[in-house]
Amino acid sequence: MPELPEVETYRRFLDDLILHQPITAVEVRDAHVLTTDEDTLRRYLVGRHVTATRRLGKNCFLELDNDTVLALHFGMTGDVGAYRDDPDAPRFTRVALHLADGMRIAFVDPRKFGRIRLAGSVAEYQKLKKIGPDALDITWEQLQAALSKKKTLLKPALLDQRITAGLGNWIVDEVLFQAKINPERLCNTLTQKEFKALHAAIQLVLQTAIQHEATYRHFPASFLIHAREWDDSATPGTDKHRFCPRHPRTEIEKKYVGGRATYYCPKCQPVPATASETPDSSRTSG
DNA sequence: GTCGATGTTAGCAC
DNA sequence: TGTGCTAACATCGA
Repeated sequence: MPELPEVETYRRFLDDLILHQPITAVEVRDAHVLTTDEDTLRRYLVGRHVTATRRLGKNCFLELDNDTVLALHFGMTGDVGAYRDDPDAPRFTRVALHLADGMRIAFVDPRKFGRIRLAGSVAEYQKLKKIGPDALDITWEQLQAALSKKKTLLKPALLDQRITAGLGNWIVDEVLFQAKINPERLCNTLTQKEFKALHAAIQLVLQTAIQHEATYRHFPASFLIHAREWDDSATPGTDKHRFCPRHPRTEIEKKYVGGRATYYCPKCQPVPATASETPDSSRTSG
């Protein structure tokens, strides 16, 4: 589930457990998630300790006391855990850091799309991976500057970590719903007012998600997230979650935009009128 | 057995 | 160079 709010939650979890604890061992259960080879990792980590944790977009960093950082990317299914005894290691633990106080920090990732690597600094990693400004830090002017010259569909552009970092598939849908903008709008057709609404929606969605530690079912009823199939907050046996929070009789639609499953309200987020579109003025009369 | 999945990146066609 | 689409990664769970 790791988008920005989840990764921020992971970072806080790690911050509570790992700071200033000497690392006594690096346990690699599946080297597939390593981008830095196992021996190098051990050489730089064992005997060191973490001085600070940081986050940029969906990446989490552990800053070490030897001018290096351990960069964690959680892929689609990455998570963190803590345990003390081997049998208690979470299922799908791929790598574990053993700490001097006996705690073990697990990098958990069933699908193994996550990656762990060593870097010189957060800035170096950011440059290497071409990561843009964090979605919580970007200003509306920056957002407008980055998007207004692009001719692409809006949703894929917002998922592009080079434009702004941290937005993932469900968050973009939520942001566009809150901003009342159709995911298939072209970036260069947005008005200044819409860029401001987009920016405000990014702040709202991310702050709300972090506040609830990314637990979807606790999100406000005004959020689109409850329409996603994997949401289980709707009362069993009801179809409540299928409808728009603002239009109780309008069903949320699902389609693929840029190859990604996309949920939106056809009423709140109307498709922009274009020359090719069939004129239809009777729809609003109901 | 089939299908889809929260992310990222390479490859290809235009 | 910019854009869009698809597949691939590895695996789980519905």
